[in-house]
Amino acid sequence: MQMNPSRPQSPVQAAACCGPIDRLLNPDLFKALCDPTRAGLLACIAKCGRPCSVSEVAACCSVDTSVVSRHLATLEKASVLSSERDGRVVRYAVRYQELSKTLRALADAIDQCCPEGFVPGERGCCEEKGALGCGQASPVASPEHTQP
Amino acid sequence: MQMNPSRPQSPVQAAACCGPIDRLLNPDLFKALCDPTRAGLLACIAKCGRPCSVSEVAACCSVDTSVVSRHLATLEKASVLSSERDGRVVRYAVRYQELSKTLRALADAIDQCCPEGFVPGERGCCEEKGALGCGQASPVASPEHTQP
DNA sequence: GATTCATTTGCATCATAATGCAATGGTTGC
DNA sequence: GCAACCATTGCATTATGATGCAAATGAATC
Repeated sequence: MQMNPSRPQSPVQAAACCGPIDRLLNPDLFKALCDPTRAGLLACIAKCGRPCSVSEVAACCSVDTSVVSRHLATLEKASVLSSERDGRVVRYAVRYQELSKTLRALADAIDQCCPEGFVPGERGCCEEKGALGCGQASPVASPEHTQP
Repeated sequence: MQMNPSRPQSPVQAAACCGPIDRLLNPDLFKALCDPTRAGLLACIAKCGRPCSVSEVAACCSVDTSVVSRHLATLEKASVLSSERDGRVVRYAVRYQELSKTLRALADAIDQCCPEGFVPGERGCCEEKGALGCGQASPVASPEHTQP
């Protein structure tokens, strides 16, 4: 049914192979973006278009400054923001290009998995290297599960 | 410094205006993707490239079937998966195109906010309609903050 | 050196969510 | 109808994370 030889025939086989999507579907990034307050702060700094200090950002939302500080640190840890200290002020800026690039790469990886893939692309969804799972995500086919 | 007239000068002003990024930086989507187990299940179904039943998916991860069922329902609620019942079997499939499209739209919105925007694009990062916040995200500028 | 300001950290509290087990609801096949 | 099967839901437990307040850290100014 599927001409691509690197396409797994079952979820168990799919879990056992590792493709671009496994790396790009990174829970840590999404964990940073999944909180409404944090998403709002990010949108705020993004729209502002310049590095913003913690207190500046705190001025436009209802939560405590300490909470804002923690949120921005979380976003920085996820490589969504970068920070720069200027005296006693710390300014956070959006890593526009890195972020949009990551999102597009994920979109590409998803399309590559799609059976009616738009992308006639070079790489398939699975890089069948030895049929070993990439070990990144939780679902790991147990070695014994190589079914009939 | 910035030629774009629709660019806010401060985070408070930025929070008060509403752009594409506010809608696209949707915490609900990221909430669905932020759990490692769930991300793994999604990657698994995506790589498989065909609709998968709950028990099929459960066979390739270490958590209980009921947990998998709940995770898949969560992903469906976030429009990441679609489901189809076939007798007593429910098969979940990845909404490849919708998902990648959403991610690309977000990437575009982020780029539009970038001062050195690649996209010479039509829309700016803020659609300065009456300088009212879009009310979607938490940070909401107080109504008195309608700047000069 | 002391004070002030911006940010961060410690700590306690509260809310949300992940998980497993058991039970239930439907559907198929005998 | 009854048994087997698949999926979902209820419930309890546990873990994680968001939040606010207070205290601490670090930097600039007097």
